[in-house]
Amino acid sequence: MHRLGSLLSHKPLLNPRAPPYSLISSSTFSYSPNSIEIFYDHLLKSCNGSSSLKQIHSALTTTGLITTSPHLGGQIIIKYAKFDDLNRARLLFDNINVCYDKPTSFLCNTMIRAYANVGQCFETLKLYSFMRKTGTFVNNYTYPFVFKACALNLLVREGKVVHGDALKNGFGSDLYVEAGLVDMYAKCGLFVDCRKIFDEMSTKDLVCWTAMITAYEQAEKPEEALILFKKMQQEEGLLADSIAVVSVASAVGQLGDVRNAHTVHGYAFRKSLIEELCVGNSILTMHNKCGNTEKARLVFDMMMERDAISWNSMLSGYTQNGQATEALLLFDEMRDSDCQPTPVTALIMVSACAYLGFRHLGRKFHDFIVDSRMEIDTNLSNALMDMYAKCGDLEKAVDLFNGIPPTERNAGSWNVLISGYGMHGHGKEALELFSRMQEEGVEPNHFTFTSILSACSHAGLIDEGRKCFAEMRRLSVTLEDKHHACVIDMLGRAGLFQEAFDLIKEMPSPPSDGVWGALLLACKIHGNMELGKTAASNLLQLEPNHTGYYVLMSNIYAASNKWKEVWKLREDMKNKGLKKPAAFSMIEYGEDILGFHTADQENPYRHEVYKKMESLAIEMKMAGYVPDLSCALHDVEEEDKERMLNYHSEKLAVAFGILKIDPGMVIRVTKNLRVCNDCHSAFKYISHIYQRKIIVRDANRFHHFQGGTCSCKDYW
DNA sequence: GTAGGGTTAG
Repeated sequence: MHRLGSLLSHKPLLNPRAPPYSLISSSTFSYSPNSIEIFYDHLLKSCNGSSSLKQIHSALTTTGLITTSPHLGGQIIIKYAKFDDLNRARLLFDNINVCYDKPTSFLCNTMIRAYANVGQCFETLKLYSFMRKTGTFVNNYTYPFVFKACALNLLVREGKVVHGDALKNGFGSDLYVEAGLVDMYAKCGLFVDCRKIFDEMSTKDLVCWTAMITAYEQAEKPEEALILFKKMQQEEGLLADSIAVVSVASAVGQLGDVRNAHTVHGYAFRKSLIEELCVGNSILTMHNKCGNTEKARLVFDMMMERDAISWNSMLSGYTQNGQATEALLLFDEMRDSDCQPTPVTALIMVSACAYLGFRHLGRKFHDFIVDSRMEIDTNLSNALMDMYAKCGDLEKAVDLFNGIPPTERNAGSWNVLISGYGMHGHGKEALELFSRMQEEGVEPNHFTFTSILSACSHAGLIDEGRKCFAEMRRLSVTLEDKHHACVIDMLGRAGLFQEAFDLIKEMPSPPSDGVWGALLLACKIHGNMELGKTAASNLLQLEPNHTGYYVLMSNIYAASNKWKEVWKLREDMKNKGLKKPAAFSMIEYGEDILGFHTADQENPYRHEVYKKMESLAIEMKMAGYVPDLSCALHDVEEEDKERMLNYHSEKLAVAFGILKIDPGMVIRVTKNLRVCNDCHSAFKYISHIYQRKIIVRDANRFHHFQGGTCSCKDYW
């Protein structure tokens, strides 16, 4: 930063090789080509490869035109830049300059543009400084390039100095210069400066409006972006082009606004803008962000051409919307396509494995990344760590963390490891890491606090959790809803209902469904029907179509034998067309994953597994297990309830593990919903009787059963 | 002969 800043102090800089005569005066040069120039100009226009460009360059050098015709010299510089050969472009630029006592504005602008377009801010500013020192006329073409380079590198101090220069030189009200300034200040996060320039502009065109709209969208203020967009249409009568559509689609996606998504899609379709790759990409991303993967897939399938962004966007859409297996299928299609996976693809696929808990597949993706020599940056490392932690291999996650050089670890790296320890029930270790993170000067963010509070809840570290929450208040950390939800979850699971409810009442903004949901879960665990009703009535107002909350409340009623209420809730669900999600458990069997759910007639192992589960129930009872009949949710005889408990999907999966998996091996099960209290207690007995290690993952929490105990403290 | 606004992962 300092080195760049010093470039703007105006030291005299003279070209020692410059001849003492002037061929052309740079600022007054006006162009009128002769026939040879026109010939070469045509040649250059049709040149589309670097080897033919080099031939033209050499011909121009032989004829001497390269130095006498700044037009052709400039065109060659532009072409070299287009072919990413900045070094050659610069060499030519310097060679031409040697012939004059002062460079031309045109050539300098062309060279600055080349640097700015690839974000080489250092060289851009150096050249800008060079122009000023050599007295080369800095014009309305120069400033937008310099602002762009500053914007890309967030060099606000340097940008402000150049802004001052532009004002002094009378370019303060040039449309292009102002648009560049709006964009630069927006990208550097200086909203006040940005908006001031925008508001004071005498004329604004579509580009300026789009720059300002994008500024809001990028700052995650999508509502304001859309307000401005409406204003642009209504007050100025400007019509959105493809770039404006991309920006607006992104804002709509952030809001998850399905109705506006429909409108934007329709507009892009009517104007045929959707045929453009970038517009197609932004529309499909928008639908994915609105949770509508079907519509997104329709756009994806209709696209005339697709790039890595199209594929990555669709893959991440599936992963983010809980359709990770669809992502796995689509990935195979991608490999058969013209578009090959990028590091972003790898990151998405690793996250898909993390979500599904597919350990072996996750490892295969890791091997794939290494074998294809993809660049593994910190974000990809973090995703890999997260995958290993979520697939039950915390040690591997720790290894990866230790492998990242300390200077390259970002807050995300620490967060992933902290949440990894937390989800495996190692609350103390998570807290230690939190201290270490701060000692090493890494600022905790809202994710960190969520992970810590969740770790305390899972490990039953109530005092530590309280302390952490108090510390957050002391430090004036912005308390988000999810932080409250974690604390309510922690207090609720510990049965501290008064404290939990007091906290809800103290909340500055109305509690979200996450907060009431945490309370409702606690009510279910402890059979607190009264508070459960309060929580449920709030929830049904906030999220009237969330199946999970109906199920939790009906569980509470069922546990107290209030069958009338249970049936009433079921009726409500039926009338709304809501279905209880089917419980589903998966077990790792060799390199395969086997699925189990109750009453599965297709499962080839069903007979032996049911039989094993019945004998396991007898063995467990002999060891002291008492079935928790409150977990059986049907209004049937006690004996039937007991039998139904035995058919819970997680019990079937574990029974399969006892039958089929070698005694020395860990039994690894993942359940889509929370493990029920009775299964949790049963697995403790099974781990003791058979001396097996059983690891069960539910809703991103792990339960390690060994020798009759579980690592977690959140089941009572 | 040169210009300003844009999409994917976390």
